[in-house]
Amino acid sequence: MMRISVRTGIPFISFFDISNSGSATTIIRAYSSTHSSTSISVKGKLGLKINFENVKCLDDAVTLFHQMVRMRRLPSVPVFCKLFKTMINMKHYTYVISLFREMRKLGIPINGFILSIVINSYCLMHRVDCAFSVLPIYLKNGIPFDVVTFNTILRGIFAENKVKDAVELFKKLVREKICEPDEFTYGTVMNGLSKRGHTQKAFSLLRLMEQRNIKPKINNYSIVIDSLCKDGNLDAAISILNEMKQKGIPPNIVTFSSLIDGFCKLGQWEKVKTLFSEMVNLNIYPNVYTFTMVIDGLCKEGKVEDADEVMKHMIEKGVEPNVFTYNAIIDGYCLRGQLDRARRVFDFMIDKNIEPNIFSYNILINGYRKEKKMVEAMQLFGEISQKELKPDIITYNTILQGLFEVGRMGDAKKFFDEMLSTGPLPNLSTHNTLLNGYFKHEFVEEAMSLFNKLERKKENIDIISYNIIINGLCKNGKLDEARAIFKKLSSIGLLPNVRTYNTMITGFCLAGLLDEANDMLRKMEENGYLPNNLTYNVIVRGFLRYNKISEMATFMKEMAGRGFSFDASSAKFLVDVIRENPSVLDMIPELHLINKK
DNA sequence: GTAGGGTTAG
Repeated sequence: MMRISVRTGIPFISFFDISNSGSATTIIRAYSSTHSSTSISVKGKLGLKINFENVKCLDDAVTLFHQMVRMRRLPSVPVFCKLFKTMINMKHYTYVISLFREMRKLGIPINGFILSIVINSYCLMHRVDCAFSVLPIYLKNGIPFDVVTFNTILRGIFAENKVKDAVELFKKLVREKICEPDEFTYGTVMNGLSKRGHTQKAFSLLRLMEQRNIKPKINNYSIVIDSLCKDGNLDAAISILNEMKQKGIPPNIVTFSSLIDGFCKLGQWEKVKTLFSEMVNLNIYPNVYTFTMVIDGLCKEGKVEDADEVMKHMIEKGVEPNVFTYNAIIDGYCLRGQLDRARRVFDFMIDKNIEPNIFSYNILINGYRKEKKMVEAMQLFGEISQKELKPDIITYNTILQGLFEVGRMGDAKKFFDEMLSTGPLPNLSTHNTLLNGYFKHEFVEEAMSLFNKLERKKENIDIISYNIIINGLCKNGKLDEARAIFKKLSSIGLLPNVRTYNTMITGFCLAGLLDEANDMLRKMEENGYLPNNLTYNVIVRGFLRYNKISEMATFMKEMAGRGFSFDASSAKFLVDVIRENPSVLDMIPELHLINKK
């Protein structure tokens, strides 16, 4: 084996046609000015074999590429494929595209494999449009389309959430006989559908495969099983498991893990145990996914000690916890408000050389937020960019919510501005957090000005935002404005929900407009929304607040007839009223029952 | 040498 030491920063830009390539060229040019040295080993065998294990970073990959293209005997296409694949693993998609263009310029031969890799790079960059533009290269070079090409493109379309487009392309492939879909094609479409809430459609595709005589494989079954489990439809999932067994398709660790996760999330621990023993009897052993699902399920139920036991057990069995496992435990402690313990696990994980990811930070930040420890939360926020991580929308929204909750209005505003200039685009949650925060602290002007801005843009606003606005206006003594907005809802095509009605009713009760509250209750029923316990309790408290005892008595009967009862807050209200005026007790015989409680 | 199923956060 010979070792060639190379320096990067080779002026490979000269290979490039700067005029036709956009950002990639610029990036490469900027990149090539950073000089660092590395070594790449090249194995001398029959011909040349290049060792990719030493390609540790983009620098190495680009250097190796330039070495390759300068070799007297040009490496074969598979070698270029392997290099590009390595780069994709490192997420350097743009560079794959750039180097591919360079290959073309140099007249290096290509084939369908490498074109698939290029298409995949575009798809992973969320540029399906560019992926399609690779297709003519097949035609020009007489390379036949491959089912892999389309499987990759389909995945890319789903990644951009274009469900309809993906399904349309899938149908087109069959209809126009462009290529014969295989079980992977079905799997890709089924997965895309199931991950976006279309479990039934994914299920139908499984049946369609059978009709078309494409034997579904374990994966195809697993996708549907997982989707059913995520919907909480464990009965259906189990029946598919049985179907698999019947057809002689043995479930594997993935199939079992999906089911175990489903039962964990429902807290059905007996079923989890049964599945575990069934698995092990089949010589299928739980892996880090399986254990993490169990650990997470336990943590979410507050059983962190049990989760800890499971973690010890998995380590004994030789299964190493990963960042997901630790995040589950950290979250478990955060949910119980034990931030010191959560923090210790976080530090322990780092000691174990497992790098925290953005989830780790978001979990911990949210833990501190709930404990109103925003100083700690902000400090963690600062740490994120020091690691090679970026705060995401959830990080920003969590911090923003926390700052509002502790009343740091100025900081919240500043933080939001920072988000606008350097962070991710605000989403619905962001806006709802802002609206909520402003109203809670009686910054009605700010809230309304944001609301007007959002309404003009017509996006990123939903019924939850309107509920916040209506509630905020009611609580800040602007009932008329709230009523106007409520009336406007239908004209902008938004349906009020039970909470909207409850919010309006609360507003009326607060202002003593009990008749209007009652009207709203009737209207709600007419529109097919069932009043809930809260609806009745709000009205009852309204009657009590304004001393309308006999009206309340009538209302109570209706309430009881529908199976609703006084909640803690109403009961306390009632007790206070009785204390002040004991004769109330005699006015309503039913009260004796409640009084005893 | 190309595509493909299961785990975490507001």
